Amino acid sequence: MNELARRNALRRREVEAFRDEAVAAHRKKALPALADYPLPRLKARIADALSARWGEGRLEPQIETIDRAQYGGDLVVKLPQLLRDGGPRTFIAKHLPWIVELLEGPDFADAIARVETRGMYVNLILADRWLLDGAQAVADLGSSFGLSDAQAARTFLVDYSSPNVAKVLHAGHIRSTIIGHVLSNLHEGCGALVYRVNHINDFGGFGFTLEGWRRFKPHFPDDMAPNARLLEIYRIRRVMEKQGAAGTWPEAEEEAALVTRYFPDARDGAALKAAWADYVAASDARFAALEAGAGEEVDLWALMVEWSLADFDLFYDALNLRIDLVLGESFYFEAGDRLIDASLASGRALLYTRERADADIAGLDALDLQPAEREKRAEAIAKDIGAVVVPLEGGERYVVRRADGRSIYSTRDLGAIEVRRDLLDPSDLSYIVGQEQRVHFDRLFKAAEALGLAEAGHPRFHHVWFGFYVDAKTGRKLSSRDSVANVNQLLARSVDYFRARTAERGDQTPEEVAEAAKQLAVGSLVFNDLKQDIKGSVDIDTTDLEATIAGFERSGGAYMVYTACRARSILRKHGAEPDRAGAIADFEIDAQEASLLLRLQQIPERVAAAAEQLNPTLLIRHLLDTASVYNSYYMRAPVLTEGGANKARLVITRAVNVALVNSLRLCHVECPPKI
RNA sequence: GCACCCGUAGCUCAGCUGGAUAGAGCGUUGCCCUCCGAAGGCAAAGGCCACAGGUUCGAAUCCUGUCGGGUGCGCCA
Repeated sequence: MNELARRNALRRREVEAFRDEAVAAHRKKALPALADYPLPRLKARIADALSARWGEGRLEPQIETIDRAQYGGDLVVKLPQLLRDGGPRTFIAKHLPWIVELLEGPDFADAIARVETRGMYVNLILADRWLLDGAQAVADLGSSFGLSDAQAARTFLVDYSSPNVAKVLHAGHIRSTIIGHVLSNLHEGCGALVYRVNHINDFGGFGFTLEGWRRFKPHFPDDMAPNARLLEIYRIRRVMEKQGAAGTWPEAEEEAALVTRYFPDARDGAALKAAWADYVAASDARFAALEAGAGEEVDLWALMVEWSLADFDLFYDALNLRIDLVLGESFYFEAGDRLIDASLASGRALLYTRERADADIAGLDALDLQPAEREKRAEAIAKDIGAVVVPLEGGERYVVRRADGRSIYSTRDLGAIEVRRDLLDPSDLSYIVGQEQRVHFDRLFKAAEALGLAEAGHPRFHHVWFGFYVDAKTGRKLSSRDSVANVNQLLARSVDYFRARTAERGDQTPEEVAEAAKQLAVGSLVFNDLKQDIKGSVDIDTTDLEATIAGFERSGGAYMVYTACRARSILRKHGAEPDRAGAIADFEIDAQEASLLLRLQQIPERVAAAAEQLNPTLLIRHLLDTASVYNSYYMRAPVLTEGGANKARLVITRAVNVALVNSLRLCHVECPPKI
């Protein structure tokens, strides 16, 4: 057995052990049923009662939260099925009376205080008792509030972060990491079994790294650390891919200095070209040896991977997270190769011969294309001759093996799907990767189905894509060069910023200040990434770090943390356990309290919706909205007064604290005990 | 050229899968800390939802077209 295979077999057993533990832990987990939460329960009761009275099948009312001040109710009941009949006028005459009668009746006296109609709208004013008991239910659930069984039957494999070994971490990795981590939290919060997987590119292009490490050794600056050398090799490769391949001498001073340093014998473009060709040939040989599992290559490679992972861990530490399973392309490539061999044998993949290409080119005539377009497509077809392809619908081909027989990323990505399916059996496979790879994933998923890796939607594939970080001044996307160096630096400066702001208060220990600062920094970064639709781009001011961090602060993460701390501060000051809602007899819930409490009750459904739609922003926005209502309420309605505590408000405060702390935790933001 | 995403307040964006008077934040202007922590709150100003058709009782939302912006189109990942 070769060295690489040996290591992979070992790793496989570790993964199996991890899986067994995760499955066992998941079995033990008990979460509240979504249907048992007060608001979903009330909605279901209304739907049942309306359907029964209507008597002509199942009614699916849309019950939405509205605002008393604006519309005169807490909930509105809409019945599109009945409305479709003859429009609003018929609906009002024919259906409105019985609906109102039913909802005003004794069956709903516990929950609905009044029903008011405005035109075709049926508005419900909820009972004070129902609202306050609901707040008590939130408080009673404590750290379980917001969690549910909505995805209890699912197993999600979330592939996120995905840095490249021997390359720099760039801004896109921040977004992938945050989005993937929060999504994983949401799935877990909804009861799913979740595998968080960091898909490390530790293989593609590694011939260059292995060869460069030896070839350039005499020329590296003496004090250059191992990992920095790997990054340097990548820079050399990037420059040479342009200049060396073309046989030109670089014009940029920086690039010229680079080639002079590492190719001291080359003086002109022609010499560079020769040096590049030599480097490429040697690199190919190294890669072949690595693929074959040669001990010497595998050992060096493994060291390099370790250096990189140690570097990535600095970044994960700053974000306060760890990803369960770190699995590289190296772990999947054998499976990928076997899969392609098997697919060739079964005819699902095929060697793209000249004959097939000619036939496809001839087929273009039937498409009635512009000459230029036809030419372009014919060229693309000719280019694939000799490669192994999976034919996709619409005449598309997906190249899964190079003409020289070597694997490419598609080979390894397909292998990864097979290995993950066999090892972890996910119902859903989510890839959290930037928008630039949409075409790749679209084809990958189609190819996976064509090769029989997914049947009848098991597993389901999701490419969760997101926009770039964009330079706030130029509007252009950040290249890896702009952003890179300072991913860690940005986080460190951000913590400093919040530490200074927090220390101003001056009534906490240094440990408390440090902890609060870190949470505020992480929270701000999370909200900056997630408060707007992730498909859009995020502005970053690269020239002014201070302005960037101040922008993070405004994004709402800090606002949320402070809001939760305000509620907590009241509870701390009050000291004793609040009276239970059931024991409070004399109280009134005003319009703003109703609005606030209803928002809390929506949280479990929001969490479920965000998880199901793979869209954390749904939850984030709701939380910002809830916090805004609470802050307004907090200013207006004192809880602790000279005459003593307002008991109902104390229950509400407790519910707000529980709801916000739990929700923020799902978003990877911890509320410090004190700020 | 082909494919995908997007045009809503000065700026950045919501608008929950077709329903009420289109909402926030930032910025601007003016208020509010002897009072549960002001990283907060209150208020004002600001809109032909890019444009033109269509579907519908009803359209910012769905369909078609036009104009304008963005991204992707490697035997790299």
